Amino acid sequence: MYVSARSDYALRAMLAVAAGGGELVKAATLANNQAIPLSFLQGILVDLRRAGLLLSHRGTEGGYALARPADEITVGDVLRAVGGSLTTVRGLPAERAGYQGVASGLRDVWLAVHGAIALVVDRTTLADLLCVPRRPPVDDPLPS
Amino acid sequence: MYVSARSDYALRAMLAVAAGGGELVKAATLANNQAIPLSFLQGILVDLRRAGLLLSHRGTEGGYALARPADEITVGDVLRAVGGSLTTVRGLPAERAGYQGVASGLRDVWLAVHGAIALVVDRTTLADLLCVPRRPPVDDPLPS
DNA sequence: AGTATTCCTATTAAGTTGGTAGGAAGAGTG
DNA sequence: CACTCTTCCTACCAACTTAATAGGAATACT
Repeated sequence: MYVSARSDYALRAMLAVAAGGGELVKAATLANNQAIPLSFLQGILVDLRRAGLLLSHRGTEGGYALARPADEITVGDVLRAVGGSLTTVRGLPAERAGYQGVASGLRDVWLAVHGAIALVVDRTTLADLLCVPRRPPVDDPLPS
Repeated sequence: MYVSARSDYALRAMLAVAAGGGELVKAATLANNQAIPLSFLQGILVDLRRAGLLLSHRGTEGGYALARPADEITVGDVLRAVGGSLTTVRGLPAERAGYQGVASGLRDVWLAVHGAIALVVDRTTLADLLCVPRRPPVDDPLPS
């Protein structure tokens, strides 16, 4: 259960763009606003544009803007854009794991985990996260 | 949302030991039973033993056995034994992320994801997984 | 005592991820 | 057109994970 730096940076960048309120935001602004290495961020922004989540504009007054309203982009959309499948087991999507013998039951565990994660990230939009005091609609039941 | 090879192998090995029915199972048997590289598996088995989940015995008739009954070891126990914290963001545990500005809300998302995962893996025991036709007690609501 | 088998540990190679650097292409301005 | 700014793209380096190998330490049997 590892959230990669790419996924984390992508979400922070998307939130910073969303906070710009429709104006074009430059990559350099995002980088030092959220303490993200600029060159690394640029590769992530290309992924987000190719996934249809961001619009880009080159030139002197260039920058990035959301392709859809902030309440129509979910956390899951962003994660899938930069990481492929939402959950992967040893690099493969959870549904094609290929277990044999006594480990057959594991597949269902990963599918259940996948479903539980999807339930959270597909119901939380960028707009939800910009209203800070409100928490996402799942409480955390178990510690550690 | 990445399940490492280490975590996957650890669970498969624990299930194979549990299926041995109290008898000592050799590392080599586990390795070619579940198609795991032997030398890599040995390092994992050491972690599981140090975490108090496995007992080991050396010598001609040596091998590994569960330290507790299979219905008292959860999937979460195994994941924490080999991977430290259950969910990590950029290598750090989810609860110490350190977001600033517009990204503050992200912390709650990861905590919610962490809680949702824990709900699944801490309620599923090795004994549950050995009864194959039964599925873990969470249904998967959303595809992809 | 000796031997075979096994767990255990350290070292090394290959592959992926995180991060950096430089340049090519497009957009505006004079 | 020349110049500047910014996105976009490619190749490159460092660190970690995965994988494989070799040798040492402990146990059991003859």
